[in-house]
Amino acid sequence: MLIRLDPTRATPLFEQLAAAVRAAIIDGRVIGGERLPSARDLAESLGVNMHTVLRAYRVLRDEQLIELHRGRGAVVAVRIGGHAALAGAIHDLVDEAKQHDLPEGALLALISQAYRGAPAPPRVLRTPTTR
Amino acid sequence: MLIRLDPTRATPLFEQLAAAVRAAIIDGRVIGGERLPSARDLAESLGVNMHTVLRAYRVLRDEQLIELHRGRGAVVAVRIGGHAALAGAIHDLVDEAKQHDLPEGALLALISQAYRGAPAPPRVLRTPTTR
DNA sequence: CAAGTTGTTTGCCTTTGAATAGAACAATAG
DNA sequence: CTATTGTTCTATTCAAAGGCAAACAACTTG
Repeated sequence: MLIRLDPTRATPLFEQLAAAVRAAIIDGRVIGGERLPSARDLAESLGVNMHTVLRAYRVLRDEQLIELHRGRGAVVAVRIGGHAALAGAIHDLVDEAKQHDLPEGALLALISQAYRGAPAPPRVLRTPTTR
Repeated sequence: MLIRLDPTRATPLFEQLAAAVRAAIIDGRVIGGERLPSARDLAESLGVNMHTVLRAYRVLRDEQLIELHRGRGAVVAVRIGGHAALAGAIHDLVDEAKQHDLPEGALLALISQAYRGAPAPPRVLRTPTTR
């Protein structure tokens, strides 16, 4: 998994790192159960502080994409999968937004609002015995 | 157009304000050509500084949602319309994300990445020895 | 058990950003 | 001309965020 951080960008290092790993997980480039490099190792190889890496890991843990354990390291959660539809939906939406010349910030703001304002759990019409 | 700002929220005031007006425009609650209150007036009625309002207006101007002219004030752009599809796409995506228990931050990060220029759906290829 | 590995916690410091304020200015409307 | 309204400039205050460092606690391994 190739990761390249740009300190000159406005987005924080830990966020760039989290985004890179997150994308890899969502896309399936890293499989569930796979172990990520230790924070210290990754930090050294990236030329950043260990805490910066750890913070990125913590972000992903809060998103339940990975698990963290002392002495064991960071492991990709196994429950991940089937995000293909989501990836597709994202792509479509971005296309639509670009067609309307809607800047990135505006799109993000709208989504953020929709996320908050949206009603209760959209009753799934799927099999009720999921999971 | 009712606007309510919450100073305790983490999101900046100018951003809250921009989001409120933006949503109103996208939803069609304010029509193209309609004039928004002057920065000074709106600032006073909201209990914030004029510069804060102007900053929000500037954000919307950069998104080409409104036009700003000295002596004339802020006017909603006329080229607005047909955002219904976009609003729908946003709603769908948010639903999908929530079904996957994907937190807001993660969704925003993914979209931000996709917007910049997402590398095409990378064929899953299982690196045998990812270091 | 002992030693090494790895995430966790706490604290500190620097920088950035938001919000405010005041003032002078320039284009527009009436 | 006069009033309105956005623009620009400078400045200050305050809180949050980012990044870093050292000591610590849980886990793994031999």
